[in-house]
Amino acid sequence: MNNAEVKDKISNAGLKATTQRIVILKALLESREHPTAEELYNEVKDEYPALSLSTVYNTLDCLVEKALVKQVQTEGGNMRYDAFVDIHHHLYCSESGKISDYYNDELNNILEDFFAKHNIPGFIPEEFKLNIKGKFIENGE
Amino acid sequence: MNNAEVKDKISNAGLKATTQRIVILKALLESREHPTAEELYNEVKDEYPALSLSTVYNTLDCLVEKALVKQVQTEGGNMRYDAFVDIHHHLYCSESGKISDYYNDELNNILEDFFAKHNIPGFIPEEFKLNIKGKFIENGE
DNA sequence: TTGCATTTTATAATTATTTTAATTTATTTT
DNA sequence: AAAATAAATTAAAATAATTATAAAATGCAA
Ligand SMILES: [Mn+2]
Ligand SMILES: [Mn+2]
Ligand SMILES: [Zn+2]
Ligand SMILES: [Zn+2]
Repeated sequence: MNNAEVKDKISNAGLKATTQRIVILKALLESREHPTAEELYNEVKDEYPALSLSTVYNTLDCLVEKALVKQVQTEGGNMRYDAFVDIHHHLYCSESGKISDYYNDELNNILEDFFAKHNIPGFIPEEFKLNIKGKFIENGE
Repeated sequence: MNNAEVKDKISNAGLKATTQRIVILKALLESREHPTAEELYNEVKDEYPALSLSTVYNTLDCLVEKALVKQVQTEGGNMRYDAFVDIHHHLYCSESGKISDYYNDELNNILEDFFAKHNIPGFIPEEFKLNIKGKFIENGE
């Protein structure tokens, strides 16, 4: 995705398309690593050395509010971010802590069907996220 | 669950059964609110005023390590704990932030079956946790 | 019951994040 | 276009959650 497309995404959400916002969202779109604010800051600093870490936090808050970005739940103490807001699930590696994407429409349908049939008293479900904990297989294990 | 039973749980895990550990684990077992360390500290302080917040953190770390307690992922910045370690899922209320339990064996079987059939290249899944985001229905809404 | 490793405690330190207030940048008004 | 206004960014300070430290207390095996 090029700068102009990222700029449009930001504008269409009703946000001022500042250089900082463009460059931060672009970096997040180019990562599939679910980075922290600080990791993104380090990514972007090379290209844009005047950037402040506060701006990364502020920008991510804005982008989350406008649903251009999602927060990713972690077991560690720091927030991670994901620019891929379409429905998908996550693999959590218990050894490395790595968080990877898991896309599967069949699974999404199964979950939708299940909760269409089994309603939860007193609760209206809106979104299902499956956290799959396990281990990445070492090369040659 | 009485003190003696909680004490046994701790001893059987190979931990010294100190008063603090007993009273903290007991409080967590009596809560279905997935409390933070500080919330637990406030719970327990009445009954045991000499308790230190560090001890709550230390104890929870121990209990997690011995798998008597699980950490609960949250979107906010603080860790929550759950003394119910049997397989279950969580309802996250987008309005109140409340986290409730969701038990359903049929769902567990569906998930087990699905991943028995659909293996994930390079990854060995061990545990499935479904996060169900939505809203609790107000009384008379 | 003693000895000793373990645990607890109060305090200090650290880390992640948020707030503040001045400055810069962008947008609107004249 | 220039001035006025509003919004965003910045560096620094503040806060909140958690972890580390080191002395004192406790639990438990011998
Ligand atoms: Mn990178
Ligand atoms: Mn934190
Ligand atoms: Zn993702
Ligand atoms: Zn639970």
